[in-house]
Amino acid sequence: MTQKLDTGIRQEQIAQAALAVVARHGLAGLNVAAIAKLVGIVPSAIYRHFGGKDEVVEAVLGMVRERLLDNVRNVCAETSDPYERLHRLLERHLALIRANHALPRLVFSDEIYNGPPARRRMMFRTVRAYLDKVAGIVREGQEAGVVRADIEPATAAVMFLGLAQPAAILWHISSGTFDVVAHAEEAWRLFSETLRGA
Amino acid sequence: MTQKLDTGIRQEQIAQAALAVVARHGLAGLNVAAIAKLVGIVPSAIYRHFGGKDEVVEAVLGMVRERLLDNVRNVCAETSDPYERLHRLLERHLALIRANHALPRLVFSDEIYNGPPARRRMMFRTVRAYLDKVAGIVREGQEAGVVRADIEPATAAVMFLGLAQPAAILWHISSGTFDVVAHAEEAWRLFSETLRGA
DNA sequence: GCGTATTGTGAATTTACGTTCACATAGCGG
DNA sequence: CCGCTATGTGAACGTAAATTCACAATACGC
Repeated sequence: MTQKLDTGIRQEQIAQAALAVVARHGLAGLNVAAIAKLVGIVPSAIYRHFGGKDEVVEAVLGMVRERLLDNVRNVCAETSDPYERLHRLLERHLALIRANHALPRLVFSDEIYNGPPARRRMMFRTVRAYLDKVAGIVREGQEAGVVRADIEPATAAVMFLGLAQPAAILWHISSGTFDVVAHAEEAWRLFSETLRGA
Repeated sequence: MTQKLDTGIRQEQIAQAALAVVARHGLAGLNVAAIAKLVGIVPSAIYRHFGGKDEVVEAVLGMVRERLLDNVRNVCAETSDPYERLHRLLERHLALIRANHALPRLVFSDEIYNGPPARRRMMFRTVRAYLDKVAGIVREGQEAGVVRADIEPATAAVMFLGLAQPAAILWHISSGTFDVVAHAEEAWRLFSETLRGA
């Protein structure tokens, strides 16, 4: 029989396995059989550690949330220059997407919207938290006088997402053909020019 | 019994009904029962006109493709000023998304990636066709000397998508709370400034 | 009007999953 | 070493959804 492990450990393993499955097959392709196989246990064993598939999905969304916000925290800790912060954040966001193929699909996934309302609300809070932090970086830049003052920080934050989002789609849809990094660099150049003003 | 109609008519009705279902529940929530109910026939009748659900999905993707490209064609026919063209295209793109709630989710949908490879390729062709046309508008602007010459038209096209895409996500995820139009106007102002150059 | 191909119907079938359950077993406190 | 509780297992169950099929009814060519 498989080694018996503590529920805490198993929950961690299951959540990570689930994230891996989502990364390969999307949230729609997430099934307990696949998770169990990755963990090395039998499907029904999942229910010893989670109330059901929904709870596993919650855990996955929590992990994604943490990874996204970690990126923001890290770049903020590393430098105080707003441009350097945003530039690095963009790089890491794209790295996260590349490493975790389905991440952008997650935000859009039908399961988020068709599932329990609490799930959509949590996703909304996550995205808004991310946007708020980006907007905060922009606002600090304005207060320091290095970013144009006539730009709404919230708008800039959404536009910042817009640098990565469509590129991620294209990369996905083109099976990796589209050069995300090259586009991001060029787009960043233009976007940062805009923030700096004439 | 329900009135009998020609296969051509029924295919049209079914495709439109399917699009309506996708608009409300996403591609994952698309089921033949719902389509049949909207059309006013019984589920099994669908199979008189389509080989299966997959073919219906193909038809839906075809409709979406047409609507997207129609927008481009229309704005190009209406005016020749590149800024006016892009501005109107942005407006209509957002209108399309608002009218058809799930359109942005469609591009990202797991079913596109997990389904038959031909489906992803078709979606890729659609997006690239759209991008090519936008890039063409930008290039014309450069040739006319009204758009900065040191911008790659392809990059500008992807960035243009980035004006609408994240806003659409937010609108969706916030259940309509987020003000897409206001954001788009502000984002367009900044983006068009960037294209114009100093 | 008549017959035939086409289209609509309801029931049955199949498949894929999530979930439950009775039972087995491992690890831990005594 | 004993026994109890937590964990793992395989089989079974329920459900939802796609698809098939035998049969019925409609519309169209003659």
